[in-house]
Amino acid sequence: MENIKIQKYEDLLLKNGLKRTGARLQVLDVLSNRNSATSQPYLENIIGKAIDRVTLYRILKTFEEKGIIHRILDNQGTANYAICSNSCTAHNHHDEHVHFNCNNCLKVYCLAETKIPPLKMPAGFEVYSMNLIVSGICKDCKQHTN
Amino acid sequence: MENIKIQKYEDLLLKNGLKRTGARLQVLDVLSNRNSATSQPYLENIIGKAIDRVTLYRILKTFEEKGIIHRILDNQGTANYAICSNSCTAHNHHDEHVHFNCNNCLKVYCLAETKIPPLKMPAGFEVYSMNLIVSGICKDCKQHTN
DNA sequence: TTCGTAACACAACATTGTTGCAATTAATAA
DNA sequence: TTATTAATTGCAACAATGTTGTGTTACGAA
Ligand SMILES: [Mn+2]
Ligand SMILES: [Mn+2]
Ligand SMILES: [Zn+2]
Ligand SMILES: [Zn+2]
Repeated sequence: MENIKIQKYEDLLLKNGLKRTGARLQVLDVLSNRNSATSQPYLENIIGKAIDRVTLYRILKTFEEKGIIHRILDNQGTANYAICSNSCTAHNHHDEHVHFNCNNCLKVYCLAETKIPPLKMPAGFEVYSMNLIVSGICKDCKQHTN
Repeated sequence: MENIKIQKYEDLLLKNGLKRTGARLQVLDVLSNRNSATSQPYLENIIGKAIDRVTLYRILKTFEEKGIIHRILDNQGTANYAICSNSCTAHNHHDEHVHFNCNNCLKVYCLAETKIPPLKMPAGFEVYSMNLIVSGICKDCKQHTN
């Protein structure tokens, strides 16, 4: 882990009133260095030897509550996690972007620029939030299968 | 179970090349008589004494593959099942309607009339299907908490 | 009626996530 | 620096959901 990055992670933890621990830094580092969301099984695979499974779950829950990361359930119901935009706070997530779930590599991508279009709902339903998951084949998989 | 309904279920099974069994009729009956999607835990609760748990899972999987029912994962990752529109077939589901997940009663509603609006995706992603889940408070819960 | 296959039940297992509690450690004050 | 304390962690035990394998049962066609 590079010093510049560690500094960034420490700031993030400090800002949210969380203690600086090795486990938390590791989780932030893994999530930060990937170009797609990270699944819970993947996380457990790569840092599950160093960090207790339960601790990992608790870190993820804490981060989500603080608005540091957001959770995306893919089409198999697997939990995937991605760093939030820095405008997210404990009680206000701003991640209402579309997510893409590749049927081939199973990765989940945050399409940060693609917002969920407005919708007219039937009467009587009060809308709080929306989750749109698009399925198909991702850029990478399309190239590799050509 | 009324005879008229049983007849309908039998036709559905026959049409899809599935044997008429008590377990399958029961599942179809439960799913048909509810105004919202039915969760796996609920199904297991009410028919889990009569039907083996594994059998229930296999029936649900078969029905989904045949296009008899579709599965909706709610915000907790719980599987919910609803009867398909009768235009659905084994290889072509036509259930691209919006689903509503109530934060209070946790029910999942099929909003059959509400279609997912078109979306312009970033280049490189090939879209096969879309899933939009709207969260909030449902009609019933709003009334009962007034 | 017989026969082959589809459907079933039961046991065993895997994965994902939770809870309680004791031990450790990071942040702060003395 | 050392002491204090609340937050964090690790471990054990458990619950829920879903899968796989295998032997048995029962439909439906011949
Ligand atoms: Mn995202
Ligand atoms: Mn539906
Ligand atoms: Zn892919
Ligand atoms: Zn409700």
